[in-house]
Amino acid sequence: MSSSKASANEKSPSGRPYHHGDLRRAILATALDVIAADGPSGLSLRDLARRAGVSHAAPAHHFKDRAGLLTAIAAEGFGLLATALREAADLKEAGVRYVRFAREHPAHFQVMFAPELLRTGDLELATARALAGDALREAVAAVPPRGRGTDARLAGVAAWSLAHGFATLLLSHNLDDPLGDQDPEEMFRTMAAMLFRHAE
Amino acid sequence: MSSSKASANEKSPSGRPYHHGDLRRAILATALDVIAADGPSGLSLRDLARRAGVSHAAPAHHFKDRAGLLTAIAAEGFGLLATALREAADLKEAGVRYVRFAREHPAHFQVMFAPELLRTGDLELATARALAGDALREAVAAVPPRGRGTDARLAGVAAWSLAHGFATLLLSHNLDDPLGDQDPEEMFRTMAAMLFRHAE
DNA sequence: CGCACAACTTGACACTGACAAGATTGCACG
DNA sequence: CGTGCAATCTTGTCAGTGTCAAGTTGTGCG
Repeated sequence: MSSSKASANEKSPSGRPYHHGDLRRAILATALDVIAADGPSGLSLRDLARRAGVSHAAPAHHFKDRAGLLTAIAAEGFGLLATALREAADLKEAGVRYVRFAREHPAHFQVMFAPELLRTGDLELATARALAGDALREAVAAVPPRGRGTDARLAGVAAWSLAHGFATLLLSHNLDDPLGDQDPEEMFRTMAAMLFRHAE
Repeated sequence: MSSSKASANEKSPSGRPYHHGDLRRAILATALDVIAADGPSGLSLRDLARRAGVSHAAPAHHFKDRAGLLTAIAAEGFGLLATALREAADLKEAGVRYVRFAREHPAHFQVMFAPELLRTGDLELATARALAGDALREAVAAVPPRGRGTDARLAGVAAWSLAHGFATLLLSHNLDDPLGDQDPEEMFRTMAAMLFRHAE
């Protein structure tokens, strides 16, 4: 019965490598679902293994640790965020994309900013994070410096704080009431227009 | 020595700590230290029991669950935040106090906004949260409505997002570089002044 | 063809949260 | 002045978890 299991595993009946195909991707995908639903604390390597139909220690082979898995997710997230930010025309649009990223990839977003769950020294993570940081700074630098005395660093932190706070409160369901049925991105756009009026 | 400690415990004449003196408070205090150091995921009821010198199941008697303990912390946090916000003169000052609260009570702050770790239905939590919400809305309402078309709800969400994002990024060590040795509260004040210039 | 290596399994250990059932202790109340 | 009583804490246990070590199994590559 165990031999039939391999073929019973849907999708590609023939070409699929025997062991599992690509466990790494399967585990990552399931992990994202679980985190989006129950947060990082609801994640269990053994549960992921169970859902993938492999033995309990299989995940550890791809990601060493629980921290390793989360680090991989965070790195992937920073990569996705970097490309999303790069496509933005101006700073306000970058903010909108930041918020959109958080909504479309809530699991990535949560993990990216939970350093105590990550291997902060990880190289892949560090480079991905640096990439996203560059994209952010680039977006900030694009806005022409208004009145002297304003410093790009300050404006950058302000813009980041606004977008990050909005996204975080959104994900933790703290804006459900004030939003009503309004579109979050639209609301953020209005907010940004209000606050950065003279900065654009 | 231990007998005097029991009497030193204020408040209600009836329900009160007996054996340990004040286990509930001791556990809460230690829990805050642990969370501030390692995040909520680093928290273990058994470890808390060990540090308090009691048996492994003792904490469960005061806080039913792990979620119960965290819920108590969150409720306490919302209470502290509410009083901190009430003391603020204007909206900008409320923001500064929000940031200060996050820095002075990092454990509370983290737990307050991690709903998946909490018993969200808890009554004590709900009332404390409502209290803090009122304080926030009050601070927002205090700023005179400028140009027509601006809506207090929007300004409130904007102010909250800015303060919350700044505080969150601060605690997750994402502003270490841009800050340098600058005082976070001072930087926030500058940011708020810049963004809310015409709103004050 | 065969062999080394990556992918996975099996087994074990220490740790955790949760529950149940008992022991201790000081307070209320007769 | 007891004596019941309930709050507090202990002991014991169970299922679940992360992690390590050692085996097994296919697969691709020389």
